[in-house]
Amino acid sequence: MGARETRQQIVDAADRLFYESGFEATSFADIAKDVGLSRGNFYYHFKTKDEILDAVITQRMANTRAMLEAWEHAAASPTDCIRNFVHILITNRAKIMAYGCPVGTLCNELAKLDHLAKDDAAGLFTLFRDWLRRQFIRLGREADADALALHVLMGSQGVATLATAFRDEEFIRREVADMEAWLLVQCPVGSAPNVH
Amino acid sequence: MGARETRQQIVDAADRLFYESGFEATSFADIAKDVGLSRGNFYYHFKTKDEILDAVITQRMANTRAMLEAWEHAAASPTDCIRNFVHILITNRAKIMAYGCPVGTLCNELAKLDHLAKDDAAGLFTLFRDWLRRQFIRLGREADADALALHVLMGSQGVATLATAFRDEEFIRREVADMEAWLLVQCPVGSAPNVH
DNA sequence: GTCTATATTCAGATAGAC
DNA sequence: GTCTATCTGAATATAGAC
Repeated sequence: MGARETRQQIVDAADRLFYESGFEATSFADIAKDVGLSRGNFYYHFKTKDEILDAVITQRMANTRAMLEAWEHAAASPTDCIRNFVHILITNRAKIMAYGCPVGTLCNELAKLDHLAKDDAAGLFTLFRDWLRRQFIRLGREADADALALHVLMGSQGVATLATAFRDEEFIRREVADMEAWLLVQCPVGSAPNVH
Repeated sequence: MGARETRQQIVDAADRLFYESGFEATSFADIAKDVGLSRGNFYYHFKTKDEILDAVITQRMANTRAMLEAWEHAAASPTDCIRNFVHILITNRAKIMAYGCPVGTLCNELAKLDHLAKDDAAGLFTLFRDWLRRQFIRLGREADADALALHVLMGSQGVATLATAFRDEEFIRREVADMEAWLLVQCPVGSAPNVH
């Protein structure tokens, strides 16, 4: 197998394991075993655990960017865009109830480790934040678009954390419905740009 | 020093270190060093790391219960009680921006580890949930008191996670103000039956 | 009840054969 | 590019002296 493919497999396995077990709790051996690689060979591809983390974050950044762009091109309106975002909570409910939000839990763990990459991980949030802000601007909310974006992000994080703790699917659905109702109040369909 | 006091010091140190560095990342040596104890002596008090975790959670449960009771007795109204809860975000902003919410981050970590104590940790959330629900019932919102309680908890968790990622104090203050405004809309002063 | 010394396991990391 | 063998250090954990 080529180095390119092996490297990719390592990053995919690390991405999954970091999410499901956490960064600290995942060992080189765990990743190597998952890929079917010897520990020795592992070091041909990555010298340190932090290098793998960087690769995982870089890949998540690229994937997230692509997903957000696709949403923006597919959705009929900015409101639909934001709705799509909020709906990840329902689509991914099983994983969220088991492991939490991939971004929020990584940021929290790296913050506690005071890890060099903690701000890189927070960059994933920034992608969502900027994208959401853009949607609110398109809805005519230039004045507080960033605050609204952070508010939506905040909701997603709160839901994810409590969903993990209580493993309550009904709670997720209720809060998502609540956010959708909130969204319509913020930016009523057909109304003129709604400056606050 | 008596065994009682030494044990207490161990639990206090573990509590702090689990919060600031995470459960996995904290070693016996870290705790022993913090207390000024040899690693060998450590095992006289606790046989396993999980035993320390249990002790930490038990202590947090007791402390939380005491704090909530004190709030309930000191506050003039249920609304003030809930406001007190929301205000922890501002009071503890420095620690939250550095390490997140002590409860949320512990639950998230234990969920990823699929740790036996993960439901015990979630019990800390249940304490807040039940207490908040009681306040909403006192405000005459029997029908949806639990949903309202979870909604307030959700806000606190969302704010904590984003505050850690972005280390933005203004964001915390803005969202706390938002929650206080929401609270007044939910239970207007003087309009709701105020059963003490 | 606290210490030192030590066993054991496993993590991250390297060297060198194939 | 992948392997085996190995090193180093740190972690959990135990034994036994004081």
